[in-house]
Amino acid sequence: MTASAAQRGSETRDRILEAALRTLREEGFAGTTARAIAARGGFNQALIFYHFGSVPKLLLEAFRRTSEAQVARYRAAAANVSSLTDLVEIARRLHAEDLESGAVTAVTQLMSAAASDPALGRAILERFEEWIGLVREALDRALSTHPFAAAVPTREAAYAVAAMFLGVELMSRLDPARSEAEAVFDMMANVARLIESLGPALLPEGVLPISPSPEAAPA
Amino acid sequence: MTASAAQRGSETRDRILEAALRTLREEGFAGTTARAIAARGGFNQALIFYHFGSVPKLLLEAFRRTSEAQVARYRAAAANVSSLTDLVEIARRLHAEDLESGAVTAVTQLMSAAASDPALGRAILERFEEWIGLVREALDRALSTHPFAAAVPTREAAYAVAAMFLGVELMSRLDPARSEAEAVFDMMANVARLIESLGPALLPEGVLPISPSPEAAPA
DNA sequence: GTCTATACTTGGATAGAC
DNA sequence: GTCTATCCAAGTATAGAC
Repeated sequence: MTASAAQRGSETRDRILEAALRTLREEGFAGTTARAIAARGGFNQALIFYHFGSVPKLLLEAFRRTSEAQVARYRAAAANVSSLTDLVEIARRLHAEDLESGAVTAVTQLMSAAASDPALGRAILERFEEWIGLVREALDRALSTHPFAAAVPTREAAYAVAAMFLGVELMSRLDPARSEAEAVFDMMANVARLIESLGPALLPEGVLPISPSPEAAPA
Repeated sequence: MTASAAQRGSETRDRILEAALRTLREEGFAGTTARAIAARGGFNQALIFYHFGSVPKLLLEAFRRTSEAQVARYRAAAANVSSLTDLVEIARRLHAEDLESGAVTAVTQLMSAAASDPALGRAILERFEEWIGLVREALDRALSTHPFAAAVPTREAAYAVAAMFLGVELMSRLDPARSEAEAVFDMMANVARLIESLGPALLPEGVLPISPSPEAAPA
């Protein structure tokens, strides 16, 4: 009895979390009210306060859940990266999936919500850190034998790549046609092949390192 | 009399627009209500509806104004770009200014607001298009004599650069310490110098073009 | 063109029955 | 654990005096 009651409560919590995310995607942060969430999930509005205390707390919890799921997806995808070309193709696929699932919309709304909820802002930043870490590992693997690796600090490069990915997601979300992103990934695939091809051509010539990067220089 | 009355009305409009942006930065989109705006600007709440009809319409108009100002700033800065290194340094400066002025916060909130206001979404997309156009012109100038220019379509490259800039702005805004962006721009400065140095080294060797880019290939 | 006052709506949150 | 009912605060928007 206690067990089944607890189970029921847990299922309700899940329904509330899911309805909160759906509302966030469909109505935006400003429209994500307790009443709107309850209407979408088909449960009573008061349950939100019973289970989560307040709407901001519910959103924080909902973010933590999807965040974990998304990072797990990214992590599994990043494990298959062994070249820059791989990285581009996987980014292309994740971008398409994120747009399709509405994850990009949710991130947009949550970044906005963070303005009035510092805890949420910290949580989002933590997720970005995880993204950057994944990209960094992938870059380390993809560039391990490449002369560029000596000139470019992977931490900052990974930050830049993650920022670009985020930027492309946000910009393409605003475009109803969504026509640009594919061409951009095609271009990046070309750049990746270019850099990969350049590697062996550069080292024998002694072209690199051009000038020591401050970050890469040992003390 | 008519002239001075019109002038007074115009000044009030300006005050309302300014107060709306300040509220957006300080309270976020969800907190940007007619009452909050009026309180910040020290005028009556009803004036918003008299002058702009509704709060969303006010925000759209406010966006159009600052958008023009910001693009003018970007345009003036981009005119000075004649190399990739220039582009990085100017991006660094604009990024710092945008963070300082709160423009990044405003963009974040407006992207969120676009979820419930398609006209706003279109307006933001138009601004991004202007950003991309500026970057593209700068890239064309910076790479005019560089072998990469043949392999990388500037439209897509400009899109990627603008996306990265937006992503860095949004990510660094969430970080209270704001410690990362400088290192990222340092890294990009190194990459810019690397690419610039590579140019002359590549052409004589016949290393480029490695493989024709579909976009760059003539029909 | 600007003000006060107010009608009306929606939202957060709680009390108490079941 | 879930429901109905309700309080109260805050929001949009308008009417009408000045």
